[in-house]
Amino acid sequence: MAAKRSYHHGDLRAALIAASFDQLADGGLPRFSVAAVARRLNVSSAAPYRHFPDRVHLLGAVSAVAAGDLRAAIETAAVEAGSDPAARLAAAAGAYVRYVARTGAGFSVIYAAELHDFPDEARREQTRALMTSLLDLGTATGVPSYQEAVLMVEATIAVAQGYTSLLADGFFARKAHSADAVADRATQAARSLAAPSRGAGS
Amino acid sequence: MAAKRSYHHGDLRAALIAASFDQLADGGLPRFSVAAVARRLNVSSAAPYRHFPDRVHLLGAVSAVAAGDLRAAIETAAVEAGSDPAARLAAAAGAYVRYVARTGAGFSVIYAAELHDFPDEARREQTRALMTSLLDLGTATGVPSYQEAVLMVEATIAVAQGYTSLLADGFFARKAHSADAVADRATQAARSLAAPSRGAGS
DNA sequence: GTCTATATCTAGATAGAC
DNA sequence: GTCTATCTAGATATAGAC
Repeated sequence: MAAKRSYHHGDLRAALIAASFDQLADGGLPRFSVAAVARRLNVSSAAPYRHFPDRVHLLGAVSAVAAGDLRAAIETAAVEAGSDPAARLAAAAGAYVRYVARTGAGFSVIYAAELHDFPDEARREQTRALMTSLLDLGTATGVPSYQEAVLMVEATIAVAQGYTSLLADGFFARKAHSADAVADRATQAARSLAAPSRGAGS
Repeated sequence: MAAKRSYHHGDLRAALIAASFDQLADGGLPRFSVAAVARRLNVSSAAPYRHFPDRVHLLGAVSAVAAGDLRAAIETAAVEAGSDPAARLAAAAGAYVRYVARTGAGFSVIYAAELHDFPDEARREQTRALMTSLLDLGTATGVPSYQEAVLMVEATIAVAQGYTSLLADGFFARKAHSADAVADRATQAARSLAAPSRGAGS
């Protein structure tokens, strides 16, 4: 039956956050529970409450880490994409799909409605930095106004989130598409968003 | 206090499906439960089980209805969009956002992983017809191959699903965007996917 | 055809032992 | 710092009354 629970961890707080990512990657937000995370670590269901007062605070900590990691992944992808601003923004879409496929923690977790009434300054900082990175990529494309940059970033995020949702919901299951293949399609679709009637010049 | 439960319905089966849509629109799939649906109708929590053997069968029935309604909404939007094939496909994205914002039942419900092992022929029929409608819109755009039509339809669905997810997750909350405004953006973004600035399948 | 009542399960959260 | 034990609440599902 259940593995024995003689497990005393050195840094359970960090382990809980890491296990939360695994849990999210496995079953998504719907199946996320403090009890399930505790089970993953072979600790009692009460142990997490020594480190987080409740479920929302654990999710909030995960959200902050995810926002920071996602921002780093996007920055890296932009660097690898080269110098074309539109390609750099599109690469963010691909990085988003890869990150969420791997960790299960995308915008639906980072900006989860459950966390809206939850004023965690550290988390606010991370989410703000993430949005700033994205908006910087958007304004760099040379659209005529900030407003249009916002719209383009939103569209890029929407494409990435859309492919991510379809992947997570098993829409691509039959064809057995890998996360990387889907991420490449997201990048390509995002790239074509930037190139319609009004070009970026060059 | 709970309203009294003296309610005998004429067609509880249909009422359960309708109430399921309300429940999905309110709390999404995560908060969907047979008990919550029964509460909405002021019937006992046991009543639904006279009409559906279990939760999955209720969801399956909802899925079939949603697929049919969604297909009708997409067809109508295509007609209203006129004769340009790319505009007709893009209009499907807008119709999708509007339909899911209103009903809560999008692809994540229609193709919910919970239903994969659930062989309901009526539902299969509806979902197949929905995909056929979308693929017809895709092939009509005159892309050089069927494979590219599939990719373009997938991208269009992804855009629509992405805006839908962001809307449902409260991403647009602060700006208080209406569902119609978001649907218009989805339409516009989907429209730019079809722009031949860069070969979609190079 | 719908009700009441109930058995079982899982999750969130707390108290107190070690 | 983590455990066992326990309480509460809500969900699925079944049995049997009316």
